[in-house]
Amino acid sequence: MTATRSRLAPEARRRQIVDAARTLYVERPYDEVSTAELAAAAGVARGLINHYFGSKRDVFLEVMRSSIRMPESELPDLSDLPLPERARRTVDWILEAAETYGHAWLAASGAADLHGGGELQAIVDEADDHAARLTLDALGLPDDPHLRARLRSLAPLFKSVCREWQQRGTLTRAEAADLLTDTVLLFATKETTR
Amino acid sequence: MTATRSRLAPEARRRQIVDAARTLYVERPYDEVSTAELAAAAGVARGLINHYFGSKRDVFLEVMRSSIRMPESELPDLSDLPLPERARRTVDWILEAAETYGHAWLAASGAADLHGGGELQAIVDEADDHAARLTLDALGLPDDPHLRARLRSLAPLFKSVCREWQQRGTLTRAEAADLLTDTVLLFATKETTR
DNA sequence: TCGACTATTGGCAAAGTGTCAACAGACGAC
DNA sequence: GTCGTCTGTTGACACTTTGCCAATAGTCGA
Repeated sequence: MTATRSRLAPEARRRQIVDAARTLYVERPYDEVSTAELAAAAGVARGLINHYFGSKRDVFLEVMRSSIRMPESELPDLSDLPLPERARRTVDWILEAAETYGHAWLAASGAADLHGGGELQAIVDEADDHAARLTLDALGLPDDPHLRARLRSLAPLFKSVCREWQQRGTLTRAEAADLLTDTVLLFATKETTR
Repeated sequence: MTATRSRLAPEARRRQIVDAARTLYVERPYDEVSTAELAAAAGVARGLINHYFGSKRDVFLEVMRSSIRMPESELPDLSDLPLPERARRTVDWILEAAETYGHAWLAASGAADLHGGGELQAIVDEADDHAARLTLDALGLPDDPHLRARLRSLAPLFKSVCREWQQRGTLTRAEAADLLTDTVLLFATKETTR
């Protein structure tokens, strides 16, 4: 019954394995999913998993890496709007993205450090930093390290608010947008007492 | 060289194992630490680990559970201060706690869902909810589900801001306090447009 | 059609996990 | 002081899983 062995381009095969792994990891924890299952789900031999990813954890990290990134879709040019309006639209754009791609994003978002041994933390941090850069750009603000640190710390807030809104229904979307918009403005503009 | 087998009260033994495990998990990821190592670090036989915790993951979850909770130390009575001042002092109290017990708290905080299969997520959520309740109490605000949902979503923000401040040094403590105080006030009081 | 390249497989050896019957401190009864 | 019971603790066993590697077989160009 062995379906004739198929030969794919390495990249395609990698994607195929990662995709199969993702669907398994959403409903079962890391150490309950064996490489045998991973291989079966992807329809390949077990050995191939190690061939492509090295170790089992590397598969997991790759799944995270690919799930965690915000979609790169373009935000329309906001450069001639006043800052508060730019903030509002930026937040709205993020919420929109969360609504569409949200599940994987939220599912992956919280998972960090202890597991994955700092590597996972690094992946999450990179994604948050990336999001901060995008946001600063959308707001038309300069990308200096200090401002970016501020905005970076907002990424986990976005995720937790989206979780309250989408998964628990304890906040409405409008309310989430209001709160986040004000917070973005606060973090982006507040002068600190020296 | 077998140190004569010692016999401890189950609770003491559990604590001993959890403590030993914690020190291992801070610098090595979950699946790189074997139960043999756990046992060796705690100075017990491998079988005892399963006897007390059932499975390897249960040890890990117990480590998280015990690391993640905010300290229960008392916040002085703030009931006759104006709300903004109460917020300022509450935030300050949390930052103080973060400074003291912070490392374990921050290390454990981010770790969530995919690993641990929802159980870990539930543990983190419980801790965040608990923190939200404490905060509402300190602010002297009513503990209704909606307000609590708002404050609960702030917990990850506190953690990420503390990380920027303590681990990266990108924010000063005063700045962190300022931003968080304003955000708490915002989330605690803002009326949403209906 | 042939040959080289390499994606893919299956099986092996080492390591890890959970279980269990047997062992041995601790404590009360006498 | 000695015996007997209770139960915390151990070491070994059976099973699963992981990473590795030599052999296999698609695929493409000559």
